[in-house]
Amino acid sequence: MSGSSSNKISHLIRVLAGCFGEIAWWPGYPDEVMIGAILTQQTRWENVERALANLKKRDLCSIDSIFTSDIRDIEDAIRCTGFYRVKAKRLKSLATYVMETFGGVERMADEPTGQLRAGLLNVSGIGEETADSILCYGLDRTSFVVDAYTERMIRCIGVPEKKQDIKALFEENLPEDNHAYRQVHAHIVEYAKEFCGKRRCHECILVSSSG
DNA sequence: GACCAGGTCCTTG
DNA sequence: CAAGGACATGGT
Repeated sequence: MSGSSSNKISHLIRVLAGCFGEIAWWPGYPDEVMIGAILTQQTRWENVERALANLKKRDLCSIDSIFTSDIRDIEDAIRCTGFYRVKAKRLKSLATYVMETFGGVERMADEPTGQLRAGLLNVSGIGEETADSILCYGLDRTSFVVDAYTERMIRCIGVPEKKQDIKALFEENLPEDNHAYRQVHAHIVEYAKEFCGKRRCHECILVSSSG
């Protein structure tokens, strides 16, 4: 059962790599990625980019400035991402956690990934996806991101495991390499956006797992 | 106008 | 523990 799912996952990883090759996805300096990870919750990326530009214009696109600035200013800058009041609070919570626990983003480098993840999950407004996005794309860690697209994708190829087990399934089939983690997740999103509808998958060319 | 978007939290049954 | 609602703007 789990073995068959594991085969499907490893097959998926290979096929998608062949389809897309190297793609640049979610570039940015750590602070920007951490902020974007919260802004993108239930929101299209294009709107997040606008908000990030607004924040940069006002010198608010850093954990340090989020920590010290007026929450009203943050709300104004991120309004275009929706849920702007909760998100402003979440950004404040994240910044408070980082500044009060470590004293700055750079200081998080010494912390083991597992402990960092636990710490992030403890921040109000940061769940599994946001935590893993911050770890993988912001802090160069091997923590696989399972988002809505990933879940759709794996349903398309007939993997029944629950969302929480999907993460482990991917990590078992990946080398301990941040670049590989980023690429695979990026490939999945690019594929799923196009072919995996919310209800059903339109082009499941990836179903075969017997190899 | 209806429906959806790279979630998370809180409240109910 | 699962299901449902709230949070809100912007695009199709």
